[in-house]
Amino acid sequence: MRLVSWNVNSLNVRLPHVEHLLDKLHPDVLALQETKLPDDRFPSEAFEQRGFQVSFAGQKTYNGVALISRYPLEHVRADLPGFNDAQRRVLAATVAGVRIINVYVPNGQEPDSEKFAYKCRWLDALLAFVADELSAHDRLVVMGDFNIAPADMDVHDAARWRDKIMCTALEREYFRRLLALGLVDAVREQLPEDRTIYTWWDYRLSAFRRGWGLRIDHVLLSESLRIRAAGVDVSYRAMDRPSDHAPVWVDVQ
Amino acid sequence: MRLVSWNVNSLNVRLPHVEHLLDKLHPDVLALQETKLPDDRFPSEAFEQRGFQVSFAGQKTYNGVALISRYPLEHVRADLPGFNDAQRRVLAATVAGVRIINVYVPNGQEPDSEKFAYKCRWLDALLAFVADELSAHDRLVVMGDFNIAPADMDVHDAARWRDKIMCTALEREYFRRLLALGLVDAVREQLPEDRTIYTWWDYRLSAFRRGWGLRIDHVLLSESLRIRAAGVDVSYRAMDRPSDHAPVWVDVQ
DNA sequence: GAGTCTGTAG
DNA sequence: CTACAGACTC
Repeated sequence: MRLVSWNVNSLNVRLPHVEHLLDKLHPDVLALQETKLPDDRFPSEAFEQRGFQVSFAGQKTYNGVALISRYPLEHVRADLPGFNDAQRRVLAATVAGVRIINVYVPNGQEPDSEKFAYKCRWLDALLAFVADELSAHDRLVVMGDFNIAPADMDVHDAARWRDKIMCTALEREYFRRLLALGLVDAVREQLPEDRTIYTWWDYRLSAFRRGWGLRIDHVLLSESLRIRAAGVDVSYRAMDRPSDHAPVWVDVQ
Repeated sequence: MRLVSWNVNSLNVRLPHVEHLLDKLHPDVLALQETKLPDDRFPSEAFEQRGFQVSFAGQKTYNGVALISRYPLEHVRADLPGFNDAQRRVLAATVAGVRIINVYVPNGQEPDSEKFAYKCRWLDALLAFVADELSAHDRLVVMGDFNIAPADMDVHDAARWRDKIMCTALEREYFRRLLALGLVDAVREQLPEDRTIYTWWDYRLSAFRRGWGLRIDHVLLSESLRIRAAGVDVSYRAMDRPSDHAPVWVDVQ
């Protein structure tokens, strides 16, 4: 089973890129973040024509998540329990016996800001939700845009990013607590320890051309799922009108 | 000598179309309207690379006129005498002994509006300017977007447009007074009397596809200039991302 | 309907 | 730098 996660930064603009990905990577489950589309504008037909099922939780200009799946999407939920919020940032569904949780973690803007506090509260609620889901689902995946670079290894220039958003000790602590629930960071697990790999490059300052990336998109697997291969398809960041994120893929058994 | 006038509705967006026109129509003088560019963003190099001289009077979001010429642009002026106005709507220059006046006449919004009154005042000032220039220049051209359809013949549906902006008796009277100074409407002169031809089609309601056009862009020639041929190149209205106007061309001797 | 600006977000 | 909304103009 191939899992792919991609922050598309507007599905409206990126639909051709996503269709290209379906043809190239043949995902069984594709988790999208930042669709930026209200539900009545979601391009379901594009996916259904290709034999996929779709589920989405969208809003107008911001956020928005979707699941595209070759198999039925069951027990769908689009919120974090006990976290009252209009922002569409989570979408969970069961696919072929695997519980999939698609997340678009808040960016946080900068440490000390109200948005950073919101990010922390959101992650608290996510931790509780994932812990709860793990108690019910042996086979479980949390994937998406976490807006957290788990270690200095995941940042092109750790000194420059120290204590910056996505790299603070507090955010990394949240990421560790997530793994401590019994999850494995598939890409990090699969690649050699000294191999740097990034999933996001700022649009500004020609960050991609200069190799200024961060690894902030992740696929986390419960221990009963075996990883066969994993990677990041950087070619999508090099295309015309690209998203600022590249898709992450994992083959599981 | 080939003269071309085109309202490009943003030179920023339409530069590729304009370059295409230079290669296809080989104008000696190209008058552009609605460049919508401040002078520090005018793409002079694109024209100079091809051996043209440029002169422009631009502003930020609205209006803006330019002259692109194979021959030197002399005695340039970018205002109407006695008409104090920040809007960049006129650019006059002498090219190879021919006085060229490039105009972007105000649209006027709707009759009775303050903008219509402005259009009339602007046309008063234009009449005085052209009369004055004619006394000094035997060979003279006034070309541009006049925002006036001179006769019912120049409107796809005269009944529907009666007393609408661009078709009011008052605006047509201004146009007649301009001709009465000693100018000839080159395209009307050159084409058979019963031949309809348009230069502008609204972006809305698929006006171009339906043939709902108006002839509001004109090239007016003093009587000492002989017309050899004239026309409207409608193909530019059918291109991708078109301007809502098509270019008008006239060959003079 | 297409364009540009300002403002917001990442 | 890219994307969107909302206001403006034509």
